Amino acid sequence: MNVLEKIVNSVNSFSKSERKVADVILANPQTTIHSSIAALAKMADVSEPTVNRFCRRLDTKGFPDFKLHLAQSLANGTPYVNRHVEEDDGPEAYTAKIFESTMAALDAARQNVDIQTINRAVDVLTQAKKISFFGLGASASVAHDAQNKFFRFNVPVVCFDDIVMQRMSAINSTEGDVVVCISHTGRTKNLCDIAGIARENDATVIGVTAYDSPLAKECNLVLSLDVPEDTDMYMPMASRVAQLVLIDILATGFTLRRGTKFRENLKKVKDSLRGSRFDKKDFHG
Amino acid sequence: MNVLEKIVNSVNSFSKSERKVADVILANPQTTIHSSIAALAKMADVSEPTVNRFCRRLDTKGFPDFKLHLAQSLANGTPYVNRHVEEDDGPEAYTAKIFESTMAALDAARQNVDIQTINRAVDVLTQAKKISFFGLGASASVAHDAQNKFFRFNVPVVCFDDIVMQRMSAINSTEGDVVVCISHTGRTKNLCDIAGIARENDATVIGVTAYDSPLAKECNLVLSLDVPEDTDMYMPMASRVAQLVLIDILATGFTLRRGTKFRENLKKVKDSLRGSRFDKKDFHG
DNA sequence: GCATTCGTTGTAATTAAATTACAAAATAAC
DNA sequence: GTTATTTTGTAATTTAATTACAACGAATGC
Repeated sequence: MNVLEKIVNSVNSFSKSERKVADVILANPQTTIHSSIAALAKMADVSEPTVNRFCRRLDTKGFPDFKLHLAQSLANGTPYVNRHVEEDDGPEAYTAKIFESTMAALDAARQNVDIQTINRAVDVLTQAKKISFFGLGASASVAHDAQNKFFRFNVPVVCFDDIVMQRMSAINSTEGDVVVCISHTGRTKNLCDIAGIARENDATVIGVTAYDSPLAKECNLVLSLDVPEDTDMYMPMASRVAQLVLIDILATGFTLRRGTKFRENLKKVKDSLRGSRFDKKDFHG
Repeated sequence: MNVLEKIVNSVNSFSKSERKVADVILANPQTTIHSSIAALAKMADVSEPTVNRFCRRLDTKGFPDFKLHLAQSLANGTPYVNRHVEEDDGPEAYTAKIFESTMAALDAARQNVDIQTINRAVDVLTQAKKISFFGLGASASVAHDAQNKFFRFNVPVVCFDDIVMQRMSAINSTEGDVVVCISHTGRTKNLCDIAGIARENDATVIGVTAYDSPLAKECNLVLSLDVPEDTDMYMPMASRVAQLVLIDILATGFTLRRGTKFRENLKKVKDSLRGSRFDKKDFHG
């Protein structure tokens, strides 16, 4: 818990003078970190030792240490905490909350993701004869996105969101093929089947799914994200964003592994889109 | 720019002793903020005034002020800055960079997005007879994702990533229909056409696109995100994540507008998926 | 090659800041 | 109403940071 929150929470346990100090600090935290104990004492209209005692009460070593903690609290503008959307939130509130909880989820994912496995997944992908992305429901759009990325690399890529097509594709896979199965829960029966079929046919199966799930058991490599899904809205939100970022990471690893010359290729792909677009200079406001 | 970065950047302009100080600080920044100037001087094997001069060189008022700045730099673990992926980055480096630049992009989007317009978009969507999501290329998967979300609301939703289907759908639209066109650049010709056709047929057109783009001109409402796309990799990454979060926000606004009873409906949709999944308790590691 | 100068670093003195010890006031308990 | 306890402030002390100045070293000019 950061110091600012701590002050707010323990405001009741403060004495009269300590409360004066708390008020001044909460009102101008930015000023506080640049003030001396004397200046702050004057602002709060208390004595210097009172300020010092206030700092100690908050488990800091003294005033300078307190300022350090305060500076750290203030550093993260708004901390990215998983704030839940409430029934009576206005547009401003729910917009902020969704942005923040998504960022919090990404932060959590970043800390949980296993770099080793990412590296091995990139290995496998760069050596793949063919790459298939399979997802169902919300994960289908992640699979589509992955296809859109890897397609640019000029490797055979397919993507199916249809279980019949997925199944046929999985049956036809052979050694050297890579199948990426995407599922947040890892408990979608059909997708587990597909993963199993693909493995039986010697394809390498990468799961973008929860560690320790039925799907994970069917995979050669498991990329787990461990994002706490907010079930408030009854739809996958943050988890799917994290999956997309993971795809971005795999794609980036892929291009880096391929070296500079390959990157020039990518530029060509991007440039090829130019014909389908209005030129920047053709369009004037 | 934060102090840590500043130290790294100006390492060349340091004198021999100042460099010693810089090394010690960079090696143990966490220790530094809890040390006195004397302790740090001893660690770096220099005199106290040298440390003080070092602090001044970094545009701080002195040692205590420097510690404050350092504490703030350290507060957000690593701050979310748009760090670019380099040619020789290892898995650890590029993974961290992509997570962080995505978070930085979301942070930027959060600050730029216009709440008023979001609110009006939610208005329009809740009153729609039919909702269509159109996107091409990378934006197609965003459109799919939107469909997956809004489909749960039991409103007529369609999504096409095929320009012929999009065109036919746009021509058939009527008053009360809402067409959402998704494009990061807003310069995709085909999509501009679609938006124009939809408007001619009295549909309300919402653009999830760059403000002041050709597509924006064709729309009734423009939801602009202004995410600085990192062109390093020649593919859309952060921009598309921001678009998805925006869709999440619209979907959330939609459900909130519909009230509590509607939310119970959503739960039903989610529960309906249970049959297609392995039960949590059925599966034991 | 030596002297001068400028930049760098350290020592010692000074100043400023924070903390402690103690006393007075206020509050609560008996 | 007196006593105990908590709270607060004053003054002394200690600690930390800064300044002023001197010494050293490297670079430049003669």
